[in-house]
Amino acid sequence: MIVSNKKNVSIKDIAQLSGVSVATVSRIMNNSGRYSQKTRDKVLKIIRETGYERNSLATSLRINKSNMIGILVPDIANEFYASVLKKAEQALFKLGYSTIICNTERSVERETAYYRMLIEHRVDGLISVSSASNQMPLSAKYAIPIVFIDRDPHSASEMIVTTDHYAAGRDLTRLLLSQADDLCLVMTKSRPSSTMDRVQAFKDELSDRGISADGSILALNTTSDKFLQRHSDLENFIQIKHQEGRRLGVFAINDNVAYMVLQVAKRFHLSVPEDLIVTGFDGMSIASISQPTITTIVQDSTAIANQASQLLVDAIKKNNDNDVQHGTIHVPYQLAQRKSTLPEAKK
Amino acid sequence: MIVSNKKNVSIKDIAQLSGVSVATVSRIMNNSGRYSQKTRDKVLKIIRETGYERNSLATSLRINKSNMIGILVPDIANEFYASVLKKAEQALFKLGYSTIICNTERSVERETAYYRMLIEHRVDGLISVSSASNQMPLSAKYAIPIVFIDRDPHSASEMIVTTDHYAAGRDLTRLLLSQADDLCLVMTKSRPSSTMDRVQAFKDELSDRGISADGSILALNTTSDKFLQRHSDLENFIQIKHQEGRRLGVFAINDNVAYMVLQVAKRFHLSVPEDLIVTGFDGMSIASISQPTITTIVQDSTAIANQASQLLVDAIKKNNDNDVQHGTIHVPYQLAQRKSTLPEAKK
DNA sequence: TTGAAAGCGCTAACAA
DNA sequence: TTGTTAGCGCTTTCAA
Repeated sequence: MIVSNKKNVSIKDIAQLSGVSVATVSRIMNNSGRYSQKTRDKVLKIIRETGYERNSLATSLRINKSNMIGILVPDIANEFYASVLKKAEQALFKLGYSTIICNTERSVERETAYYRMLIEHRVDGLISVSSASNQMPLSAKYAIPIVFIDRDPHSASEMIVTTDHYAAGRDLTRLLLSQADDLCLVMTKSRPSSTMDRVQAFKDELSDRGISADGSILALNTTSDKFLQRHSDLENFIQIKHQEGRRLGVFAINDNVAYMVLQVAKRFHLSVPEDLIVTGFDGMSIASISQPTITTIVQDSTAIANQASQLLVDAIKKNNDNDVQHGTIHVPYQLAQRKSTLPEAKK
Repeated sequence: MIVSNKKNVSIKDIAQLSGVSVATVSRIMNNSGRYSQKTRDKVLKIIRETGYERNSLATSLRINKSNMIGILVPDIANEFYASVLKKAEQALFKLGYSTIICNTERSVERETAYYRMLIEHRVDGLISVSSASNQMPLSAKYAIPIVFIDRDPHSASEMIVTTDHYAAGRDLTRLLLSQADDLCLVMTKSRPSSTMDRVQAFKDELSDRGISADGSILALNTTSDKFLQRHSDLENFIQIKHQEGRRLGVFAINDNVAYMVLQVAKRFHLSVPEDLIVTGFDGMSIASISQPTITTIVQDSTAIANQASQLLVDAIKKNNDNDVQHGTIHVPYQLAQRKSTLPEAKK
């Protein structure tokens, strides 16, 4: 089974064994021409026999290019991020890059440490998903290209790929308004830019109709894992509205929170969508599994990942900074109407 | 914002700017002593001013050690693997290693390509989760340590960390037998070793009691994503048993399949666990979200990841191959009894 | 079509 | 405590 557990064989060994110079071996490895078919065959044979594998550390050092991309992501175990990650890794692999994935857990310390590590490894570019450090620009200090996913623009030269959370939030709010007497928004304590955009959309839509959002935004003290905790604010809110005979429309900040709202409703024996309507956000599987299924915004993680990867690789390849595309790219989303809201939105 | 978008500053630049030799700078960077406090301060100041970052490509090349670990995983977007991945990455980062994650999609081609890539990048070790290539031993060709997660042993010298799928499968089958008149096992076409162990346990437990497993193993033509497809085999089976007035116990190969079985039961207006009982496997969130909740084996992904990481790093650090631990490590699991089986198992 | 040689950025003897 | 130097494995002129 063990072909050669001796020391690693290097290009020098190959050169020696096949009686040519290292330069020739290198040319053959890289298909850069300037060798005869005969030498090629001979060298390739030796390479096969010895099981030689190029040391890409040395190559990267020499050509000053690592063909590695770093991805900073808040949580690999989150379904949405995992899906973006998977697609990005696929796209980048096809484009000839390997991916180093870094789980930041929204900690600025970890993010900084990872950023350093990636720079030290001389990654050719970086994708930063929903960065924690809004103050730290992950600056172009080392002049490596960075593409952000889900981030508010801080300067005109940034490359950002994102769902239009604001527009989607508006859509959802409009839908809720058409079916409910009163609205509230339920969110968690975590405040990435995507969340803030959704909240702003909610407020603006209400305000456009002359409705005050005061007191109707509930921030839950929860992590998205703890579905079954008690949340007295939310419970009170729901009960009061029900007692007043008004149908409540709940704008949940994401699908997990929407599911949690559904659980609370069930505890009070309120039926959704008859007594209470709910929307989620993201289009995660819980929204199609839960009962009732949850009306939500389905983000296109594949498109997001592909766009970001392509943009990054383009930026890496262009040496002229003016050629690369800057600014925010909005990826289309879908409003999936399901059972947690009424079947037909009335106009 | 841009501190220095000029060419990268190297150790040579630092040496020059601070009026010492590169050796001194190197010693200071690595805290290897042999320098005065005064020089240290001076050099550190220059490093800070220039924003110098070590080129770890060069370091790795020189010391023949990359501090990088590769992880081959069948699917990042799968909840169980994602969770193992996350924990492993955390553990390895703490141990001073960066992680390159490779999504193999159970394709032997991709697995091979990634393996090569990782070798070329001179990773110090490898974690292979539920490998697709049972024939290819991912051999010790390059003498780098490999820890497998979820794999059947092929040789005594392998390091394997896994839940004891066989024992857990036995437990589940016993539980089902105590509550149902007839059993069946529902699986998909995918056949990793973990699946096969579960199936074997099911068969053995039946056989120990003199029951034949013939015809009671259904392999569904489905991916785990397509919950709502029709599966006539399964449907027939369920209907027939119900007409015969016998309570069926379904051993679903994992939680997703169990959920699917629940959907089928619902279509036939059969109630779980009264008319039909079901168990899952893995302990994924769907098993606690679905209605009814699903009795399942909860795998300890954290323990698996930690064990694997620790084992790998130990193997890397030991230069003497005899010092490292070999063989299979079974990580404890939990049988979570929930609503898809009867409240109390009768003896 | 081939080879000699310089050098990418770093570490580690060894000498001072 | 510091510096000189060789060399890790590779690519790439340049010359032959």
